[in-house]
Amino acid sequence: METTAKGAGESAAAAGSDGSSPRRRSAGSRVKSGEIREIIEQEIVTGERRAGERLDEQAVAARFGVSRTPVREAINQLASAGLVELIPNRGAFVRATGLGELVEMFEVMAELEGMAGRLAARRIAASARVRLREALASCENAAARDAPDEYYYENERFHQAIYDACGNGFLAEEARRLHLRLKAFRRLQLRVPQRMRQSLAEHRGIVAAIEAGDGERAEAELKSHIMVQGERFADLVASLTPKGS
Amino acid sequence: METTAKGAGESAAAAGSDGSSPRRRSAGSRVKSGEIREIIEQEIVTGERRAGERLDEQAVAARFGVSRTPVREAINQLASAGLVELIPNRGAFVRATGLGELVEMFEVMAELEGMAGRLAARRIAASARVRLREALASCENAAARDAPDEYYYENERFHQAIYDACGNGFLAEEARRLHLRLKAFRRLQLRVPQRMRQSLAEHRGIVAAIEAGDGERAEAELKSHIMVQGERFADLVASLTPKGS
DNA sequence: GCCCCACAAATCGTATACAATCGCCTTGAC
DNA sequence: GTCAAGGCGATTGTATACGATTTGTGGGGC
Repeated sequence: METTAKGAGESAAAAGSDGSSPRRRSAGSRVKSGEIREIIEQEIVTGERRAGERLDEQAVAARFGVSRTPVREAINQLASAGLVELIPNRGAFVRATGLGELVEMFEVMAELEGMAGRLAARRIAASARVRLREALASCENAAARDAPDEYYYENERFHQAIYDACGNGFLAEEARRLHLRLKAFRRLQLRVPQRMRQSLAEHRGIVAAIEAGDGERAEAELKSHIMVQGERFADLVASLTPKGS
Repeated sequence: METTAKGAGESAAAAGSDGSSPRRRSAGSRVKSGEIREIIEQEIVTGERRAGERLDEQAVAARFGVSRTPVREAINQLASAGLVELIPNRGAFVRATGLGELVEMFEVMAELEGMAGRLAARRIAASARVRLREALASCENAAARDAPDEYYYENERFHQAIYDACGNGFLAEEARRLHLRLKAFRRLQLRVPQRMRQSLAEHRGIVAAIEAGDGERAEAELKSHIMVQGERFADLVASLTPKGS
């Protein structure tokens, strides 16, 4: 319902202006606290910052050409989001998001999505139904053109549409948060061959269940839809990390 | 697992030292950023601060005898927790936690608790089982002595025990967060007569289901256990708010 | 040789000062 | 009389400076 004034749609902008340039103060366009948060967040989720790495306030401040104050604010927000860990008088460290925790997060995500689907099947409004259909159609298009990146984006929209359709604003917000946090990891597993087509097939089943008003089925399908992602991802990570957790 | 360095057990202290004295800097014991957060948080959840009220940084700073810096930090954390809304260059306003949103939150809480119970029934370890039994026993004691406040505390422990037993640290943390946010509202509905005894009976059933390894039953019982609270609470609020919504 | 205490370095947390932005009120013109 | 534009006030956001707490190291004592 009410946009929380900062949690909504800001990550897209950050993803676009990613790049490696530290973005020093370029004559008049100072970086603000929010931008710093986005950039560091990107760096963490993309793995540019290693887990356990200490991020020094002064160093970050110097890098962006700002003082410690906005950096502190950014770090605090990241700590609230669970991306960094604040040790009282030691500093801020990027939290190690181990494989185990990731699986846990996918497990919770599956439950929340399932819940949203169940509720959506019962409560979906006409306007939300239209948006859901549109989102599915966009997914079909992207898949037909065999465009993974596009599909990735439309997939976002599809899931957002389900959140919005569930009739529980709080749930929608929580799901959005988690979705955002898993974003980086989710992206990887779309590279798996055939995953896109299978994902699309699952999407169709989900929409069918929702349209039929079958909450139980929608829930079950969404749960497995997410858990498959989690498992695939676990396989992927396990296959390319030599040292293992 | 990892304590998030600030989200854990801090509200109890705030509840104790509540009071009306603004707690000006009393010779050597300055109030810190965290304390300010706790105090304002208490004021918001207890309704001392009206919804929509703007909380002025300078006013708060003056009241606590500190500068604006720690106040800003406290307000930011409250914004992250969803208790206040930050409007870019306008200020911070305590968010209206309407009845509708509360019901939504209880709905999500029920789902998460149900999930925790389901997982706990399958995965519970021996040590966690002991703690769960102890927590239940403590609830029994409190109920036997007809001590609502004590029961309230032991009830907390009971649910925490389930979170810990579910084997999913991330879920446990999320559940804790939500539980904390609903704390103030939860407390009210224990005043409802007979609620304590009924709650205890439900606790027994939940433990029985978990001990039996029956995940489905544990989930169902926990869900209804929470939803009953939500509904009771909705009744309560609806009965004592004249203007509605 | 080991342990304890003290000092120093570093870093966090807070205070104070400044700049930039936004809303509102007043004033002027149409 | 109404609308628009500009200035003014207030408030947020950032910069810089200081104090307090903690950690690590070095020296002295047992």
